[in-house]
Amino acid sequence: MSEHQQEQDPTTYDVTAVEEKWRPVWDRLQPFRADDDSPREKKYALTMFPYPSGDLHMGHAEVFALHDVVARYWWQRGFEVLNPMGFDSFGLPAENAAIRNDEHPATYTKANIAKSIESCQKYAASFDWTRTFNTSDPEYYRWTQWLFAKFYERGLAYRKNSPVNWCPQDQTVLANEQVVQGTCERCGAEVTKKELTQWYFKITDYAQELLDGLDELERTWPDRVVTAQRNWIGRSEGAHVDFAIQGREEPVTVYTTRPDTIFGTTFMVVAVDAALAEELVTDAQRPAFEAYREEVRKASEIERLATDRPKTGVDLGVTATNPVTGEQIPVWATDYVLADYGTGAVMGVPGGDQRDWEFATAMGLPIVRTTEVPEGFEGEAYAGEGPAINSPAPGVASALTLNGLSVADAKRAAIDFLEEMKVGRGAVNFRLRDWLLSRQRYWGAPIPVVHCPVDGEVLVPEDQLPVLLPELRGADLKPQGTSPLAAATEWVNTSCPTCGGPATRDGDTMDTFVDSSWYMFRYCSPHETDRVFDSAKVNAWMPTNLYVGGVEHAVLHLLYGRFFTKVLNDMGLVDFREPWSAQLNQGFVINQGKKMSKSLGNGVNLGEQLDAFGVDAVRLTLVFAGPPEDDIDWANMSPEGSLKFLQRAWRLSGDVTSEPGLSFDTGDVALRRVTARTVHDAAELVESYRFNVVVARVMELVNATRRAIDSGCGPADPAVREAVEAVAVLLSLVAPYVAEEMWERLGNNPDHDRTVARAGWPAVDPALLVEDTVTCVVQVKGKVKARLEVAPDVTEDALREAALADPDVQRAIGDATVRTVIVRAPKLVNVVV
RNA sequence: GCCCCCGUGUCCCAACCGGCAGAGGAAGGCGCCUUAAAAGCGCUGUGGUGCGGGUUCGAAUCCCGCCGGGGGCACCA
Repeated sequence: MSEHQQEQDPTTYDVTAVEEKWRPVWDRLQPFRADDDSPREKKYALTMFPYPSGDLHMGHAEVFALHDVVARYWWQRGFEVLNPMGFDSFGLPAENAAIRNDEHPATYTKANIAKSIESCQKYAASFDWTRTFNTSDPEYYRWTQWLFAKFYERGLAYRKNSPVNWCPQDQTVLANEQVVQGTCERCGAEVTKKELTQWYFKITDYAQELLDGLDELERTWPDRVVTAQRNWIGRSEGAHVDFAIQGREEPVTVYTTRPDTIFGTTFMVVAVDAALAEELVTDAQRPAFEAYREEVRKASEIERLATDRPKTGVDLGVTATNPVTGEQIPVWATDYVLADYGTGAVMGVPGGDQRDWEFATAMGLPIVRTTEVPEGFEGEAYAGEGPAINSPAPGVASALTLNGLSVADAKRAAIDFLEEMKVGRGAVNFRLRDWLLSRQRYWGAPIPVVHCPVDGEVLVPEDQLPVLLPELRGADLKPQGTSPLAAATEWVNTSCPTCGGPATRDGDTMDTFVDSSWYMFRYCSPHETDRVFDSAKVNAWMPTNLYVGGVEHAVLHLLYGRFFTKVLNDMGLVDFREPWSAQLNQGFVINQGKKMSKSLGNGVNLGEQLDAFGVDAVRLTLVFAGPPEDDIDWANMSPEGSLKFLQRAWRLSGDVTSEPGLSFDTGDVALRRVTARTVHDAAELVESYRFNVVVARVMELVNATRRAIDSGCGPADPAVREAVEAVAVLLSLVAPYVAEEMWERLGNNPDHDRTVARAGWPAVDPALLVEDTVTCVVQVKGKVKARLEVAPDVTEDALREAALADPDVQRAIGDATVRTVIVRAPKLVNVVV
């Protein structure tokens, strides 16, 4: 068959030929380049930039397809759309590959980025490639370093020594957010604790604001992200209470959420790994304490987290004074108290806290209930509602009495009393910890600090940025527990920017989450060479109108990016405090009910799917599969079916016999109504992210048009052209190639100088949305007995009358008495007998 | 253990504020077209919406209690 004949085949189009035909056209037209100076209203459609770990996979295909629906929709609606794409290209996989292959991580990174860009373009994602960048590019990471310096100057970056999460596999420390169930988020190895001096960002300064901001985001962000962030920030309210310690000047302050239970405090417990425990222990108890601490340190994080293991501890040999009773209580060290939460010390109230109950039971300490337990209560500690008792206990003298008060009232009274006596005060605590940002690995942005024996920590001056990575490759990069940078002697040894004397560079690199905390700003002015970004442009484009990405970043990237934005606002660089106004999380593409994995052998190769069904059919399948947030089981999907539908839609464009540009006014009204309704509803559906329903509606329109052509108004009717043009524009959101092909076949783009993607949203005549009759359902006792065609503005009385007059309704009522008639004009009447 | 989301036909999924349970697709069945098959075109849906209660004229939708699935937090005082 000649090529000419193939083009003339009336039933199917050649998927590959169509893809090859339009790509160069789009390359030439560049229809998705965002113009900063456009007079149109701006929309910023952002999707999480990928780590270039290889070629694109099904997961990328899904996000990009969903995201593209909105970006392309906004273009069609006449907005100027910023839809950028770049690469989060620092990180471990490149480094590990470089060690394996004895090369530089940049080699692997560059190759993967080139491959990914090529695939994105074939996939026809509407990204503006003039704005792309990679975070591992010195032109980018110099500004990552600059931001670090600014944070440092504001007191938001600091170094401290403390026990940190350590991944023995990756040989680096991890942020709290990167430890999942005691294991490394990246490699799954069991995380251990290590005492190290590390860099932190003071995200806790913003804890309250990060929490408050969620109230607003709740309306436009997915619930699960908002709740995950709320839980992670973990605000709690309670009190700080000072306990005097025998033979010690300073009291020990504890944090409690239940100051009302203070009369039940029968001991105090201090975190065994806190400095406080070390300070408090008596000489007599020191050997026992040190032995216990040694034992605790050997335990893994997973063991430590197990809530069902028995409570252990050691008596520190000192006593504390209960500030409300004057009673002497023992002070113990234990591993069930966390050193880095609250004050690292807790008042032990076994009657009201299950952990304290278990500890008291194990150690033979007394238990006093301070809340009356309900009838029939069979548990141990009781933390519920009830009147206070034993507060104080009979025979105990105290200036404070809480007996009989509810939990809330007792809390308030206890705090008032503590404040008055100056032995405590109301307090708020957050679960959120500061963000540990140093990493002992190579492929990241070096921390721009020099350590000088004279001047201490000195920032590398702005004009000396970027601090470039030394050229290391292969075995030089092997993780050894200290950064490979520290071993690059020539690089490490430098002079102090302040005094000029010999000094050393900080050998750690930054967490790659630092890179991705500000990339959305950079897209607004990606080519700036003398500043981090152009604030005016950032303020013009941001906050982003949409952010599409995976829910796995709920407490990582999505929290860090919010933090950065608040700091940038405080610095006066941006005029908003939240970076992403709306957010959409897509589900996973799974196969046969399970996550795709090499070990299961259930992986679906994107390239093979694209070869077999074409870009459009794969995109359509992903968009049509279901709500975007739901997982897609590829085994249940039918890309064949998608392609069949696209062929069917395409066929319509060949059947249209009218000329382009004609007026639709005289067209078949029934079909015109379907078109108008579809176009109108599609807009609302896209805006509420119900893309699968949009596709279903387009399928209906295609079916209706098919019927109109074959057995209705015929192919020459203007309404048919109107419908098919609408199909092409609507399909351009999901299946850009076939939409373009249809548009051309309709005679609309003979010179290939304009793409259907920018054709504009079809105009809808509002008159066509108004129905002249509505079907009214008449129920008798809730069962449908008749249907009436009525005017949409029919009055209640007229409708009631018409319904009761209907013979079928009369028959259904029979000789029963009509008790009430519920009328919901114009759609429903319910006769109650 | 606490918190959040979900459960509709064989499968994937629709159904605005409570108002006709079924839009769309897949699979299956039947027919037309064809010498035949594929493609195409058309026709084809008894599941009382996981279970049990409740509210209501009316419940997939709201409330309560279960069951099942997914997610978040978890020795955070």
